Amino acid sequence: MADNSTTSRITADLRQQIQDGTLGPGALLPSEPELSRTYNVSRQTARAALQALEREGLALVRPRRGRIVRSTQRLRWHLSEFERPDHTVLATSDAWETDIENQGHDPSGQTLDVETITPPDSVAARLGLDSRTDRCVVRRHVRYIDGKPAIISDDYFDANIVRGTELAAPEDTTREDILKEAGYEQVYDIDEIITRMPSPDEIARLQIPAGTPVAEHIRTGYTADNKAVRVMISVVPGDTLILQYTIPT
Amino acid sequence: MADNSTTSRITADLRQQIQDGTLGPGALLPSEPELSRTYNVSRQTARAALQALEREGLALVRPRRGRIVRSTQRLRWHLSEFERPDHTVLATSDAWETDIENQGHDPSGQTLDVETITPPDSVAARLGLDSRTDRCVVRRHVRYIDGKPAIISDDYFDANIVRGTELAAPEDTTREDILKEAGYEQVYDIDEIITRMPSPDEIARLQIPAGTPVAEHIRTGYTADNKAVRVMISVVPGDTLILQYTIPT
DNA sequence: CAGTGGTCTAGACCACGCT
DNA sequence: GCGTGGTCTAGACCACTGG
Repeated sequence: MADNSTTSRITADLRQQIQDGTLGPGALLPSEPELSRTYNVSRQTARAALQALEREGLALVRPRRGRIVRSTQRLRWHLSEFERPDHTVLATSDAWETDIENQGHDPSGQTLDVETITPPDSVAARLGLDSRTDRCVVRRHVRYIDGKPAIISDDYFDANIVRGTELAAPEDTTREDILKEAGYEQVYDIDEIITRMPSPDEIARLQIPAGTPVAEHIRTGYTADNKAVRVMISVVPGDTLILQYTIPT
Repeated sequence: MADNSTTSRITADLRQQIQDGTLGPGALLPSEPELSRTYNVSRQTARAALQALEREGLALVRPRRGRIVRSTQRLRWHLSEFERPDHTVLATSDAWETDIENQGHDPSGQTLDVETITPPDSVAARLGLDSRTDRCVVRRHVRYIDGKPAIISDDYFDANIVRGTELAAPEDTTREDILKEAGYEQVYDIDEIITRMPSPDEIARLQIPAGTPVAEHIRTGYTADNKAVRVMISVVPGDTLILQYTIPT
């Protein structure tokens, strides 16, 4: 367990200073040349020590300016609420905008892009489609917090079900009962949460700093006779959001 | 967005081969010297390209043997179930052992360690304790899958409530209603899921490979009058488990 | 014993932000 | 223009695994 490499000892020293508050959030870490002087090592070694902190999610690089200690503040995304015994009714699921506003931040700027495509395997499997012959409608959202892209959220439906409804049109809609009107009332969801590192594409789209994992949140909506009618796949950067569920015991 | 460094191009080539199946799970990647020859770069550059794949979670290093393509299989941890309309009753929450067994794996080997301590800030805040004057009982579990440590799970209770009960004793217990008998019946939970990189300590305890983020799952149990009586903090490696919730819409 | 990854050095050149 | 991080080279020695 004990790693006695020079790099690890430097990293441990800096980690200690971050955790005991000597270096608070936003504080500038020693530069690569400075570290290499104080520890009498090559610049590559100093650099490796600093990059280890980035990979741990403790530091952030500001190119050509230095590295700073990362903040640990996160907002909450409420994915399931119910009426508590004291009659405090909380926001219903999926209320992204009010959720962010209630926490004092700006959720405006959501983008929407609607397409009819061949379903990816992960979607075909959940919706019970054939990825060779069937088609699905995907509504791609990018949601923002304070003007910066915060989460990717893609909504998939069987093309045969939503054809001709508002869901197949490239306009935003706030109506919740479109699927119900089409004869597919959704009564429960299964949520799957996968923790992984982002792909290069996701890093670019979400402007994710190094050392930031993501949660892939897959919500599949079912009707009373257990037919899956909706799959929503979200990619949530781990450094900005906490997923929250309120559930009866 | 386009990164034209030599390292990135090599990484992209290998990533492509992994994603299109040329290099399947378990396949051996080119060694550092081999890559440096085929691309005519220094060994450090080849090494950087391979380490980038590790950080993306696509590759795994077997020291002194080479790097292999990582498998993407994960088991499920069912954190919330309810009776579906078709009367399929699924396992109740927290049934870790049956959950793993039902997926064809071995959950045996759980360890338990009980202590009375000063609560960490995160626990004190949720239980409404004072981290200077109050005490809490912590039941620390390490749970295993197929003989390997799979998750850390620490259960915290107000020491004043559980004093004298089985929960304060260092024995395993399967009884669910101990808190209820003490006058604190739990009726709902709030689950928080934080996605982050593991600490060096967690890496050691869970034997986590590089490029593996974790989910920190915090379940706080409340009574009907909204008093928090239990906090369970779990650290879940992202490469082995999917968190799953079944919830009414 | 050949090959692997683990670590480290001592240079080099570049692009860009800041004052 | 100085200092920063970004990238790359060409060596070196080590510990350990495998056939």
